[in-house]
Amino acid sequence: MENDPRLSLRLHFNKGLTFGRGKADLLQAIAEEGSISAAGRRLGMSYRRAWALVEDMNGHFHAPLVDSSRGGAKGGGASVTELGQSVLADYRALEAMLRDAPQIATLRMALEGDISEQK
Amino acid sequence: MENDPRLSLRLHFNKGLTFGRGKADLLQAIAEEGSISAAGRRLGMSYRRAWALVEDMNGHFHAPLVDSSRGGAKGGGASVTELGQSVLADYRALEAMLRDAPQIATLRMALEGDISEQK
DNA sequence: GAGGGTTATGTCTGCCGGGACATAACGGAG
DNA sequence: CTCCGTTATGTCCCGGCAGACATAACCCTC
Repeated sequence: MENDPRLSLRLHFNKGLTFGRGKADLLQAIAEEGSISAAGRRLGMSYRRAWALVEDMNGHFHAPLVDSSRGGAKGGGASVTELGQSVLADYRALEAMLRDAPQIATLRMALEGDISEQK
Repeated sequence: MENDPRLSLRLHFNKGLTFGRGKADLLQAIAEEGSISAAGRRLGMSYRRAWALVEDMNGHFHAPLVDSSRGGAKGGGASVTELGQSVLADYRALEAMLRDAPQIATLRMALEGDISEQK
């Protein structure tokens, strides 16, 4: 991803759902690839895991974030629903808001060995 | 803690450090109790774990967040350094900023069974 | 000096999350 | 009808993390 690897955000919600970079990137990759397995390959994770994450997301929201249908050769595949795109956009916005927050800069400066890499 | 249990924030930094509610609450409890073990008791975690978290924090920042000295009966104990208080304040500020973000409200509404509990 | 509360550290075990592997069911292309 | 790529699901196993237990060193109060 083109995102800053030095900082990532994970949200913990009430019902055991955690939403972080992993699910966000997966959602984005599915939207761009049109397939769960292709997205998984691109992100270097097994299809098993990618599907598990999708199932988790779909189960915790009141409507699925990812629609999917079986069959290969352009037959089946997966797509991100409106809700899914909305969730993804919200997460990215929060990520950006956080990244630009002054407190993050303060914390970074207090970290060990983080001074060197702001060339 | 008096904080909203339905949402929590975890920051992932570059060098394997993760800072979330656990460490933040611990830091705050140490500041208020003046002792690692007392803080651990209050939060319902073992001293072993509390100390491990402190060690992790102190190791990842360029200066310790918690000062400690041995001995009981008001002899030793632990206190949160200026840096520690600053880090804690920064985290609380980010938490608040996040909690009040409109995207969080949007996400909450999309979650399963989250509508009922806003009495 | 005895006792209690504290920091600091070692070790063991159980659990569970994730990775690896396997398989079924399906659908379009050719 | 065959083949390929996909969704969907089951099972096994291993590593790492968390909790439980144990101990040492320390320091103040009484």
